[in-house]
Amino acid sequence: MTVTLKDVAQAARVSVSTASRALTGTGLTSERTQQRLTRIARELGYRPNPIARGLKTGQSRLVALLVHNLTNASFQVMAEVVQARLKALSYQMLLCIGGDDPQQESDTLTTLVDHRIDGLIVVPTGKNGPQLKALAKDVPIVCLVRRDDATDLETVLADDPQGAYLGTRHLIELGHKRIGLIVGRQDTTSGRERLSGYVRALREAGITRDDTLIHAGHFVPETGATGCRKLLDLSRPPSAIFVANHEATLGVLRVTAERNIAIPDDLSLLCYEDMPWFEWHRPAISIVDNGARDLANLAVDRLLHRMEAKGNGNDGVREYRVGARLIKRDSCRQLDAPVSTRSTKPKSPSKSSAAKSSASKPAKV
Amino acid sequence: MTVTLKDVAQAARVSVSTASRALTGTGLTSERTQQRLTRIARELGYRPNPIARGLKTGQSRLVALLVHNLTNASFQVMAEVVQARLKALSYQMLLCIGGDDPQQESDTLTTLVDHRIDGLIVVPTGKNGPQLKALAKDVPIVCLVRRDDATDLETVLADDPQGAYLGTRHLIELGHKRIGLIVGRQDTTSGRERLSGYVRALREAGITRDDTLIHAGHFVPETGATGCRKLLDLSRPPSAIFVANHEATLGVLRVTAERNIAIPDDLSLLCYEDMPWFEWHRPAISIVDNGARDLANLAVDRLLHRMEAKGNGNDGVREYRVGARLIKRDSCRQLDAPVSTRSTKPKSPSKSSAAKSSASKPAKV
DNA sequence: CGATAGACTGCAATCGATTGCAAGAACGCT
DNA sequence: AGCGTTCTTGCAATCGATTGCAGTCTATCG
Repeated sequence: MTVTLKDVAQAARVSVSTASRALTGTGLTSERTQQRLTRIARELGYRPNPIARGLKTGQSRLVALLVHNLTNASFQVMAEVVQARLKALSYQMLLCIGGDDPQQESDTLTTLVDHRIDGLIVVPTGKNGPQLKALAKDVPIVCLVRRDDATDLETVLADDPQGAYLGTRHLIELGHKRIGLIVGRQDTTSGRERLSGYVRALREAGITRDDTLIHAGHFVPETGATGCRKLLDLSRPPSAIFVANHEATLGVLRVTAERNIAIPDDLSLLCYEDMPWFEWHRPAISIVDNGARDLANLAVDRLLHRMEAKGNGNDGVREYRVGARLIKRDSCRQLDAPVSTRSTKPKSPSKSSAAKSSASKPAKV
Repeated sequence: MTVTLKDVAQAARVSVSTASRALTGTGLTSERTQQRLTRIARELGYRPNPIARGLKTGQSRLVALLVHNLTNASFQVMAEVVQARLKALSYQMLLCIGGDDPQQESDTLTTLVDHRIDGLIVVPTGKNGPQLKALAKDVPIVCLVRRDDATDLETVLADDPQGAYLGTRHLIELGHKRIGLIVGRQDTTSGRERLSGYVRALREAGITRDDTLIHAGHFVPETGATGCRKLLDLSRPPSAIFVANHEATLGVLRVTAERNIAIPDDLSLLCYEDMPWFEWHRPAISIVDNGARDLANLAVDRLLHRMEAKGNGNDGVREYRVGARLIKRDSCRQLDAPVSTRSTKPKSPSKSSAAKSSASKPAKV
């Protein structure tokens, strides 16, 4: 059915080995035969069989990316970046979804290595350290976003301490003194690191840490809802909330909406990691960008480096940090300034009273 | 490095062929040797090499899913479903992102077939019909969500005419007579079909179609924004907008927010396809669910069927439709009923005047 | 007790490439 | 012309499995 190297060789009246050498461009064939074979191969529509080649060379030209899910916008971006980069090098990306579940991660890892992937970028659950460590002997691995403390794998991390610091400082500079923090579980690196950045910014500003303003929880929207309620119900509620647990954002938005809390007038809101709709939201939501695109690019760089180095790509560096940056939009307001009194333009066919509107206006003047 | 079948055979003092037969369970070996080999293989940690096996059997145990992007929530769901289903059958999913770009689609298809995938589920751009047709001779293919008219490939489609009909009828039943429609490009199947469903519902209700209420455009948020503005600026603006172009939803939401239009009090809003945050949004957004989960499951069913049938899985059926369904949440209101006057509970630390709130309250009583 | 079917097992070819080794061709040099 | 290089090319082994064919061994039957 399909054209094999043998067919090409026969058509050109040379041996398979010559054909192979000519087509792979080893420089071991004469200029003339090389061109002739290239032409014939093209005419016949020959396409090398990666499976056969892989059997011999031990390579598959497959690189896997194992993430927790595709719901998280960061992972989407990363997947697209990785796919684009790899494609340019004629690798195929194997995108796998591990669901942040150790068992599933373990199964997937096994399958992947069976398939003789040439490289792996993984967001580890942290529960399969030994396995990862063992696999790393066979295939280049780079960890992404999370570190697996049980291994000494090269890891590309977001600079969470800095990101949380930047965000918190931004709020402080806007005059906020009581800043609520909703953050991830404290048994994860990112959870701990973001808390530490928050604390550092407070300390630098001479604000004493108030633990009632801190809510840590699982990576689900409910965490945001309960955390937000808890914060709002305090006798002295915060004037700003920093949602440093990405998945919790939805919960926070819902609670503020339910309670008719105007953002940023009643409450400033700063979130961690972007979502595609954040800038379409009214008010557009300010964020700390963890640099998903940069993270992915760096991870690919490091992986390729290791793949080329064939087992000794140890440059000594074990951990890379990608800087976070603040993206100011409209959800945080200067605290000491009076509540904005810009002109509302109700030229829309608004039949309802002014008492309800579906969103506050942009905070920018 | 890794354990091969040969190693297992040697350890068991049998030939490779016997080892192979015992481990693959062909029933051609004695019970005893089979068990013995299974045990030894396990002890040695033997894992068959899919590449070598694939070379001989012509199978790769790789099934590809080619979608446009991962931003679309439907595609996310589909990817997760496909991955889960395939995994249970020990296939690996190759998730590829085509970007709705014909060139990229074409390249990707070539690569995939080179890798000897065992099956393919593809959301076609519609511009690579000939290629798809040719590939279909070598590998089972099922089209998903979109049809490629240049082929006669088996296709699993959402029932867009019905979905749009259901949605429109819902709005009509709520008393709406002027219903704006923001829909996709009319050179796509889904764009045309959704428009037709909308028109049918109007006709059935005896409402004459008003083309000024219809806005068709590209699959980007901007389409929603311009469409929404256009509709709102009409001398007789609609009382409800049906956003049947998924990507346009963000634009519509932004414009309504900017203009302080309360949903559903001032304007009812119905969208097509879910997004994870729709039910967290205030008001929770009613949608027509295209059944992404069902679509993906059916596509997998059909693909597996064809893969097993080995080239003659032609059951005569060429097109499958998966029913859409309406999910009522809080963004559509009964038109003739008075604007809701439920008690607002501003127990939140609202320092701002009542004139602004970040969202309207839930519409449900 | 010999013949024969049936159950296991092993040999060797095969899938489609890559690659070490050696033979043959072409060329330059003295 | 003779000899040694350098280029090209082909032969054959190899990667790690699967599988047709044939041979061995046991058991069963006449």
